[in-house]
Amino acid sequence: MAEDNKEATPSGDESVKLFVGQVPKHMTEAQLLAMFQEFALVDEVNIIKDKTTRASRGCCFVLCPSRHEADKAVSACHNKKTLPGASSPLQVKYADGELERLEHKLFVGMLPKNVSEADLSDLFSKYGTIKDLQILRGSQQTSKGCAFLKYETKDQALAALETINGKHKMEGSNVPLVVKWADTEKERQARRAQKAQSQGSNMPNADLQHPSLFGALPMGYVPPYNGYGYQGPGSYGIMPYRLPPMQNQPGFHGMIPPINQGNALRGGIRPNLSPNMAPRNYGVPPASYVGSAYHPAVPGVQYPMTYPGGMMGHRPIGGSPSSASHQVSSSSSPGSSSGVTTSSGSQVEGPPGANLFIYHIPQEYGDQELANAFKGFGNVLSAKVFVDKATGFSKCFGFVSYDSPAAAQGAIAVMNGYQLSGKKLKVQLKRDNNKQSKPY
DNA sequence: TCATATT
Repeated sequence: MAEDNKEATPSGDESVKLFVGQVPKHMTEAQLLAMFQEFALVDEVNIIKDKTTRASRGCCFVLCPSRHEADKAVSACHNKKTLPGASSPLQVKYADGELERLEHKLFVGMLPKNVSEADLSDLFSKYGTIKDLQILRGSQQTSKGCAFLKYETKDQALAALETINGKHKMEGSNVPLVVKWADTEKERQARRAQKAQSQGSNMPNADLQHPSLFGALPMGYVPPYNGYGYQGPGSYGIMPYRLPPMQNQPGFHGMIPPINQGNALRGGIRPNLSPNMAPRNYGVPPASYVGSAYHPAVPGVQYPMTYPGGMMGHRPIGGSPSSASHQVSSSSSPGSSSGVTTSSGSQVEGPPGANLFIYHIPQEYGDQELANAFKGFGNVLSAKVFVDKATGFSKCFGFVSYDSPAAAQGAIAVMNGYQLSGKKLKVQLKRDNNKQSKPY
């Protein structure tokens, strides 16, 4: 079987990394390797572990020598096999960035507005076979001055990048083209998130957006080509084209503290400050008044309705004068011991019937705020608000775990339907799916 | 609208 049919892909950079979810935490890399090798050629398995505890996070990477082998593994396993101990079938997909990396996709910027696909093709086809080419256009078909371009191989893309980037001026232009590796999906999301952060619009209150401060933000400097190449195992080598992320750019860091400071000075977000300590409330009634006006008969709820300067992050939560003063983080209360499954890892789950699912949590709430709102009914083991990975914004639902079902019932009785801000909370027992119920 | 996670 002479298989000397060498493709036009010389270098051995065709290996593919797969991400695998729903991997039981007790499995070893060797076990996983053996398992996947039943379906495809696999070079390596790497379990993804918690940075500090080194415990498995329930997922792993699988390295395949080729796209073909990777695809075999995906089609044989994705949603098709459930490993012993897992609650749902394996999730097998290309790892973040793999597709982009395999597409040899370039971003081209600084195009003259009147350049055509054909013009670009003429220039770039000198370095290889163009598989795909598109100029980004607006609503009236007007060029946005940039394009995406896919080559057949990495070497071709690299040749074009190195030859053209910053060196080649197109006819009628006095600035050179910019050629970069296209952003991965992840990088695009990161940029979106950061944009949302810095603009801070759709936040319920805008009084923190001090115009003079914002005028100094490097907002005009958002290069669309701010990408970097993937640096995979033994593939691309050093990428000198990477720009630093926005947060690290000069001027940006310096902006944050003044803004937060301004926030803190507005006061009003800390209801337990004595009135004479809170400088000015800007229309927010004193804490005691807020409490009685808006939270009649709700124990443990003692923040104001509004966040006069509330960014989403965390606001300081001082010691509270509440009678029920359970805190979340320092959860080692010596009294309560049994029944609590402190399973390996992060979020603590309470005994059956003690875990709540909460929907319509106010957008600006984080874990702390959620815990605070629910601490009046018992010992809060954990409180988690889910957050969109891309934008960093709350998904407005989350979980609260108590150490007793009674506490959970109390919370449901009082908090379900309760209007925290805008919508009514939906508070119910968390669905209790798995739990290795072993019917003999 | 129920713990899905990218070394």
